[in-house]
Amino acid sequence: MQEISGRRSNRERTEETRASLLSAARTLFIEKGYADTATPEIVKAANVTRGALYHHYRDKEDLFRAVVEREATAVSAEIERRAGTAAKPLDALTAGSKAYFDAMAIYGRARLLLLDGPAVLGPEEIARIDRETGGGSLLDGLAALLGRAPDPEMRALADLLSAAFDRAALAISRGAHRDDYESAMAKLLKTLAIPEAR
Amino acid sequence: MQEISGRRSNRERTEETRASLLSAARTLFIEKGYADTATPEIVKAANVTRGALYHHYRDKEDLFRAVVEREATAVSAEIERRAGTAAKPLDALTAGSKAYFDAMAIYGRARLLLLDGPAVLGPEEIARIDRETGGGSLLDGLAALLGRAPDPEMRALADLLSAAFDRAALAISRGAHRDDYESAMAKLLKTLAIPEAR
DNA sequence: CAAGTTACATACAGTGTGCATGTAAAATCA
DNA sequence: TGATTTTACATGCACACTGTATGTAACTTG
Repeated sequence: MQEISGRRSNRERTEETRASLLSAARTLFIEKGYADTATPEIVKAANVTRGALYHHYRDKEDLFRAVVEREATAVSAEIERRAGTAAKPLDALTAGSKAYFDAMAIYGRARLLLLDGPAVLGPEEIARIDRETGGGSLLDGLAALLGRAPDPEMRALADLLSAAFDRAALAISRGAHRDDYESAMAKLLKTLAIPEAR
Repeated sequence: MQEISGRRSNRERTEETRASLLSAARTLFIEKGYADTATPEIVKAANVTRGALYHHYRDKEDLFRAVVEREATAVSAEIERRAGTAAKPLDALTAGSKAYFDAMAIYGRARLLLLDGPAVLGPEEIARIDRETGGGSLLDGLAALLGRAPDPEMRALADLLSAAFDRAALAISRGAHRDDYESAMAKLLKTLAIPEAR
């Protein structure tokens, strides 16, 4: 028997409170940035109290991390979904690229994942999140494209390409022409497939 | 207290105070990051008062911007100095790369310019600083390498390469092997010079 | 249904930022 | 050179925010 407003299990209460906090925090972090968003503002928008926030999250940064992790998960899920099926390496990379750009076109993600995220949580924390949410797919694609197993230099190359992807997504989110960046990125990937590029 | 020199002109006073603040702020911003560095801490290390700080800088962010601008100027000066003389395009790019990595190896610069800078000041402010301190040299080098005038896509490509450079510098500053990243970066540039990479 | 645990709510202490106001030294001017 | 204005600070304050301590009601468990 489900009561409309009367009884809620602890799990339901927790889930609803957290969802409300995550949603409100996400919006505000996107609109005003991490530093300029105050916890009283977040809880007001979420219709909860600060006590609830600090019950569910260690501190403001912990809440921010939860927001970032959700976004990162969504992005890599979209990539996995659309790049996993391609047969040829370059096709997989191309599909993955498009999926990444589409996913990063969601309003606010670029700021969360590429701007505030690294500064607030640190690069290795962001790297950890990337890794745990399905990162490494770019390295796999690159290894397939180059036809050899990953070595340290290939890992570095994948990291550099990842940075290029990020910059492209950030630029696009700030109003740059997506086509310019997407084709530049595609060109970068294509040249790597050329054997002479040893 | 500060009786090293009896009479000082206003210009001397200003220069010394600002230099002291910039130096102390630089150290602390590097060690603890922008957010975790308090202005009382800065002025204590600089042997001045908060009044002096707010007299010379609009706010904490303005002081941070001054620190970042100094570092950016130093980096681009080093690049200009070492890449400006090379004759062949690829040599210029190679020399510029090495100069950039050397300059960014100075402790703290990666954090200031690549981590806190973009988050605190915003990407377009960082881009503006880059531009005014001699940015565009990468685009010039790329145009020379490709043997044609810059168009929107080439600008995008230069931006992507710049992002890759930044990521490499950041990774190196966090302990990654410089050789791996430097050679990966060199490979990226070299493949672009291949005509087939049209 | 009693005891324990969870999910909050409220109050408070500590700290930091920016500004307002005061003061002494330097620059300008009659 | 003395008077006046401007500069370069110094000091104190008001407001805001963060994290924590403590209290309470709702849920869960034996």
